[in-house]
Amino acid sequence: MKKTNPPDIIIGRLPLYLRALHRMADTGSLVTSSQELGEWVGISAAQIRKDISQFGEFGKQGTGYNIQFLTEKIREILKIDRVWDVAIIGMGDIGHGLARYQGFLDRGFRVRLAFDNSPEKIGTKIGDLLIQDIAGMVEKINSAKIKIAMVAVPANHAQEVADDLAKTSVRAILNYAPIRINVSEGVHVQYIDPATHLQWMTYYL
Amino acid sequence: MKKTNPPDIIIGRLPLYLRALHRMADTGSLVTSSQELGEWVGISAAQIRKDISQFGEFGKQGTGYNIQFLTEKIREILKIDRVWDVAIIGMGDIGHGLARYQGFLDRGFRVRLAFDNSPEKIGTKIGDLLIQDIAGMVEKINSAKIKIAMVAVPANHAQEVADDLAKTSVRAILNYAPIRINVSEGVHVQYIDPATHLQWMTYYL
DNA sequence: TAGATTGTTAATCGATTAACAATC
DNA sequence: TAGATTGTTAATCGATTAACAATC
Repeated sequence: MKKTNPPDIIIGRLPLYLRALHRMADTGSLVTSSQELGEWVGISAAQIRKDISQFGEFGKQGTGYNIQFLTEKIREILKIDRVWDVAIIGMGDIGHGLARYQGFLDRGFRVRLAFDNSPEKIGTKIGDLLIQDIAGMVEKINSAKIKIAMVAVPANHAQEVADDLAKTSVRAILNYAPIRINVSEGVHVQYIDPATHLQWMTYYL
Repeated sequence: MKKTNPPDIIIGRLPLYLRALHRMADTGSLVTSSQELGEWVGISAAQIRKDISQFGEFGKQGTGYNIQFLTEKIREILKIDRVWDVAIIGMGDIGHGLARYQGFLDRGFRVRLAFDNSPEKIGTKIGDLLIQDIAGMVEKINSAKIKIAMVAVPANHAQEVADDLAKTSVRAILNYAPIRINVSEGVHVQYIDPATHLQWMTYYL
């Protein structure tokens, strides 16, 4: 039974469940339990059940969850039962790595556009992907109707890029620049910064 | 006044405060307030004050926080008032990107060792960094007494690498493989997986 | 039927926010 | 002194856990 909007923190756990379900399917399992799934992702069984029940009754008492069925449901909830086109802005080392990363396609994403401002890079290719002049970014993202961008430019250019993206169809930004960016209401931002993660762990060393 | 152990979630915010403080210092500011810092990182002023006060009385009523002093204190707390050597395991695209990433050094980290299992890569260099055979990893990490590793191998090898790292001095792992790894008590793991982050945001599209 | 496991409610725990005395 | 802002306490809010009736 659907309730009010599920909290953000639950949405954030769904991709982890999905990851575990994929691996379970790979081992040939057909069914799992909140107990088992919890062990795979390091979360209590009670929480797994509570999270999943936010979206419907996908399990069976006594039996557990059908892996394929639950996988499909979570993919629907997260809207990754389709392929999303993605643009990369900034083709330095990180951007390059993202462009070549093989892990996107089978998880719902395809890198469709890549931009940089360096004359040496513009016009070159990474696999099939052409690096284009960032000057034409707004127009090209709009005509491709792309909703997701990964920003991998230096920190001092990140806000500028974000401001340009505000003029496009982009509504989700994965920001690799180690700086917070301001975006308008309705645009979602996630941050990935290896140094920040490392600094978190040194506390415990 | 020191209290009981500060919760993990507070530790995780300290690197964000640090990032903002650095940028403030860049603009020439000498002093900030919980209000201003909060705006920079997107957190309430009350929470900023509460977080910081866990570790000492670093501010002055009526004035706020001295940026340089607070920066130093947070760096001490996080133990990044020194340089940590880091090893990269797996020199695919992600590993390459990490090895070349310029953002580590001024945030407390230096990439010291790199390993891969591919004969074509072993013996080649990235800048000054020699890619070494993963077969000798345990020994080399131990003799360099490295405490931090970044794992960028395919998902199906991540656990194996983690098991090998368990035989070394490594106590903190930043895992880029899209899979949860089991480690023994006292080893900390953080996960970075772009696809997981993207999947989180598609829910809101 | 007996055993297992869900979905859900109530209890607990922890984190965030609001408010304000202390004080620079 | 008056104004500003901290550090801290109390109140609120939200998330996690425990427990169990429902049911496959």
